Amino acid sequence: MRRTRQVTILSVAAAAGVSKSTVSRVMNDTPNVDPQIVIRVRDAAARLGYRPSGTAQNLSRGRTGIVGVLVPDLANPLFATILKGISAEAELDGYRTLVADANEQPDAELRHLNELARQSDGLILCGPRMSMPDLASLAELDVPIVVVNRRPAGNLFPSVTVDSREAVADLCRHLDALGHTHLCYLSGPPHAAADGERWSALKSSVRSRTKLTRVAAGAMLDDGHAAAEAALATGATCLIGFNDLVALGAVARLQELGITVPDQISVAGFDDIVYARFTSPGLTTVAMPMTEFGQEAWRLLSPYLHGRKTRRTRTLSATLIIRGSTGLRQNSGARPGPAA
Amino acid sequence: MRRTRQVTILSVAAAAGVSKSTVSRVMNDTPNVDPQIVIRVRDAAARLGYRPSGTAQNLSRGRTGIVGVLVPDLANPLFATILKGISAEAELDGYRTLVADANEQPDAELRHLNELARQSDGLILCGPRMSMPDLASLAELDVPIVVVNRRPAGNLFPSVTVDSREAVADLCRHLDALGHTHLCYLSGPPHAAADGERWSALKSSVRSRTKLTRVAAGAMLDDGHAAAEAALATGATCLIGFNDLVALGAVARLQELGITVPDQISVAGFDDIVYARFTSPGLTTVAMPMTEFGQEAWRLLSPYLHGRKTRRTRTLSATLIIRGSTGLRQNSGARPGPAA
DNA sequence: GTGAAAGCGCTAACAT
DNA sequence: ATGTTAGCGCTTTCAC
Repeated sequence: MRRTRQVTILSVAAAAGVSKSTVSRVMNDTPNVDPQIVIRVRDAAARLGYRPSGTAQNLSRGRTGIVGVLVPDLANPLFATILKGISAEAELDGYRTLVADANEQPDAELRHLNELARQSDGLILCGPRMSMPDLASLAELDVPIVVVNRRPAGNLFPSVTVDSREAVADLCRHLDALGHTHLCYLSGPPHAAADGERWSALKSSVRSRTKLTRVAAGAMLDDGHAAAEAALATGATCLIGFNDLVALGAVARLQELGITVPDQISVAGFDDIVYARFTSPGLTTVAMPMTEFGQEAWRLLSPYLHGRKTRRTRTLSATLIIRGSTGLRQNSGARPGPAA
Repeated sequence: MRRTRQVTILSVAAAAGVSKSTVSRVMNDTPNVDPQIVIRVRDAAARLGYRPSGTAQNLSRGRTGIVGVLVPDLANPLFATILKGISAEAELDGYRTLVADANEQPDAELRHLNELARQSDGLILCGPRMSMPDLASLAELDVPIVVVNRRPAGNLFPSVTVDSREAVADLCRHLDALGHTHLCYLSGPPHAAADGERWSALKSSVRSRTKLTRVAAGAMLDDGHAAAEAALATGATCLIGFNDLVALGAVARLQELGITVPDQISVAGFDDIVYARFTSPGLTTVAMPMTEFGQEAWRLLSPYLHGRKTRRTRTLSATLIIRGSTGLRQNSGARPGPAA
């Protein structure tokens, strides 16, 4: 039933000639313990190689010091970075992160969260793809929950979201100034809330003379790569990816087709993942405040964990970053040319 | 001391008119329980919204179902991907991953591991940067440990490593055939075991007529970006990054300087992160079997968790992937030209 | 097939 | 300042 005989607090107590409580006090740096005894206990503990059982502490203390984090895809640098931010911030407060990667499968999320909830003091959901009813059902878990990057969740749980509208408007102005009057949006996973937001931000920002179409893509490099040709076929002079991965995937495909960016066609994305800056041309993108996401998420969750009420929403803002992938509209539409 | 009154197994037992034991049996799908009772219990549990306390189960069962994973940097897609692999594989066995990001600080690792160990059944260290003595000291934690991507650890703990020598030899042959006789290695973090391995693999693979120099870089995009000029100054006709991030960072810097890759200078990397394929030119690289890393790590750890002995080492092999970033050596050395 | 009772290893009143 | 005692919420023998 149990594994190898452990060094329990009791053995240390015996070895040091004191009671369990005293050992516990020493191990937890409780003040008002005889310095002599502290030494004796520390000594015994070290000699025996005593390491308190986290599990037992958890049960006794009624908390685990663990926060569960759900992400749609760890391989997406956006989420890896947000996770990194959360983990860094949580660590400062002595918490650790238990991660679950839903693999972009909305159905898997609920299952994961149920599991996570049983081991953690609180939950942070990053860009959850699950349905609103499912999301709402999480209230029953009776655990502090914070949602990152899914706006409509704001009414249900404290959440940190981003307002991209201003930045998208900037993007549209930028493209308009470059002469682009036909934009094609490479849309994201249907269940990603960000997809709807970005699309409607675009719709409400484009000039009336500008044509805006959309082509289904996804959330990953391959999705953009695969969707590029269809997007090209719309005759658009600028492609806008659901996120940077999609945009970069599209750029790669365009280059394979011998179409140069931005000379023959412009491309823009969302997120500003680190690669956006380092590819060539650099990717024009609507930057998400990734590090802040993690920080703010923790700031929202942290008081909540200690039973205190917390503000329900924190809205960050996105910013347009102009790089080389968007340029003057060429006269004719882009057409495959000789390989680059 | 405790938080909101919980629905315990006792309340369910009362509501269903049975004993705790029976409820426990039902919740754990133990056979030999009266179907009638199963229903009654399930009902009561659902009605009360009973969710067994993971912590209590952990203590009672003597296991947590958690495996601690240490990575040097979550923002590095190599580690994010390895983590994803581990997490996927572990999940199949009902385990979850508790992550710790050491932020490329070797000193932080030990502290993290001590913490992780108290909450988990086993530990997986990804490319640990800590010193060998520190690594050795982990044996005292008395917890199953598997090390990924740090060769010399093979004697201490079961580990999954990669043998890059063959692939590096391929790379050297490839570069030699292209006429490169002066290579410059942009080295990684001093404490990364992979750095030493890659450097010595290069040293032992280059033709005698080939000059091999090294310039300090690091593990991230910025490091490569920053080191590019120094590397250029060595007069090398091919830059080899410690990893793909460094290589891509260097490419970005070169392009800023108006130097085209591979026309004026070639660049290669290690890992084959997903961006290596999608940048232009595609990056020639020594590909690590990333997904396999995670799988094999789990395969090594899993039996270990159940008390069974496990084989000590699994060596995967790297493979050379040739893409557009390496080309024929140009006549003169690369020099900054007009911006691309 | 079901219940009673003894833990799992620790913390935290409470008493001294 | 230290020891005693009663849990934390579950699992698991061991009787019935």
